[in-house]
Amino acid sequence: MTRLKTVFLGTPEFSVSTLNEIYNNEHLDLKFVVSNPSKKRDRGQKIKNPPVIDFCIKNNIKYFQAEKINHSEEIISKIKNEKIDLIIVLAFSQFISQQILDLPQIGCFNIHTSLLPKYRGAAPVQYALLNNDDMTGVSIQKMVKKMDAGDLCFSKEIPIDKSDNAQSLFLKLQEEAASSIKPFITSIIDDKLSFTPQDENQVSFAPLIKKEDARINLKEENYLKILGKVRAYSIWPKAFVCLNNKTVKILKIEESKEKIEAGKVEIKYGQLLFGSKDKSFRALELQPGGKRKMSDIDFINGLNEEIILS
RNA sequence: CGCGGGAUGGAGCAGUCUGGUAGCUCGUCGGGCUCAUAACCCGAAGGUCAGAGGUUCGAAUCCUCUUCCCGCAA
Repeated sequence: MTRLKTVFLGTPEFSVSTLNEIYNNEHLDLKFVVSNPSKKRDRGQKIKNPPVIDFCIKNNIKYFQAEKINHSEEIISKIKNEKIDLIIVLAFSQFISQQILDLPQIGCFNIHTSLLPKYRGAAPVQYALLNNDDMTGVSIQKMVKKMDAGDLCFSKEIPIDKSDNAQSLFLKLQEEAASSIKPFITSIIDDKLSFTPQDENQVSFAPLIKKEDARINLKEENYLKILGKVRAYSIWPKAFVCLNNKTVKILKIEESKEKIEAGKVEIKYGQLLFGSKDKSFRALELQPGGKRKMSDIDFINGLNEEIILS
């Protein structure tokens, strides 16, 4: 049996489980991996490898790193010369040129963590939470030049729990993305791969998130919108308000029956309560700048000045 | 050497500038009151003040070094 010569493109922790599935799949011959360059990251500005690269080093897999794969003659000729059958892309964050898309015999496939055509773009997971959706999913599409617009080959619905935030949902989707590999590859091997065009009328977009998106505007936003922000931005940038001229991240909230005026903050019954445009809510978990995350009870215990929203 | 904040009983903080009996708000434990409580009253336990060295009659506090945690930026 000949195995499909495969290349994987991906960078962050999120794509490692899927890479692992590909690496271990009996029908695939993983030729090499491409990832973004190692960059100075975090405190101390130390150069760190992308998690995918660490995986490759550990498992002795050949890899390349490129700022722009489209401009890398080395990688392109590698794909040509090795007669790559299949390219699989997950969380690679680079556009891929038509030239490359045309190279593999079977094609380039992207795993996207939404139910396409919903949420095309960079931040599908966050947008599902932002809109308080109760369903999301994993889609595999045959890549075309237009971003996330290819025909669908695989799609699986995954329920979003009320208690999910970005951390937990990313974890779920990370597993689901990885476990989609096996049925997907099997359908290729069995020559049963189907292609369903996306319904262009249902298209929506999930553009890149900016830090300022995470600011909570108590006067103008209603509870659901704020809840969406708290859940969606819980990894980065984290929903925040300004108290006593310091930013305070809000990590977990819960609706409160207390009546608080919109745009106001109050301490009542030992709880930190905020008034939004419609309902009021309690901040269950928060993190003042420079501090660890803590409960509102701890936050209030340490206060030694009046609390003012700014 | 990217910039900055921090380490003080179980938790969150004050005290450090201007060295001199370890404090606040909670929690815990015991007791009391109450139909009840996120309530109140009385009492108790619990800290080598991150670590090492130095200055001093005396260091949480001043000087030097180390470790760890966090925010920003990327």
